[in-house]
Amino acid sequence: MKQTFSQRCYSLLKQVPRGKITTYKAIANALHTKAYRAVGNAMNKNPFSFSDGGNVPCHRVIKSNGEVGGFFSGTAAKIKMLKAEGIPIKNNKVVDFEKYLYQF
DNA sequence: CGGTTGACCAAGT
DNA sequence: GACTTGGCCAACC
Repeated sequence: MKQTFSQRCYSLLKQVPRGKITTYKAIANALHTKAYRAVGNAMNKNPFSFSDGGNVPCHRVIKSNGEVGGFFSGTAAKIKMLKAEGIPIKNNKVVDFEKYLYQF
């Protein structure tokens, strides 16, 4: 079945285990494209969520500069969840996010 | 099919 | 270090 670019993003996201994170850029790179924005755009209109049966951890996606980025329920909620997964965050930025990055 | 949008990125000011 | 500009690409109207 052919999927849209967005669907592919979700599939990759599902591969990210708990306690790990990824960046918009990393996803785009994994898809061999430079559509960083399209990835974020896909999440923004995401038909799924981590609460859905798809278990898409949208909250584990952050920006390339280590900043948390946005979230449909607010950045604060996103940070809260990441912390709950064991990822330290400081001033809206992930501490040593590189070592929490999931390599596809 | 052209124009707008966006949970972005990198470089310049 | 904070703000602006240009660029990039898919989805939506």
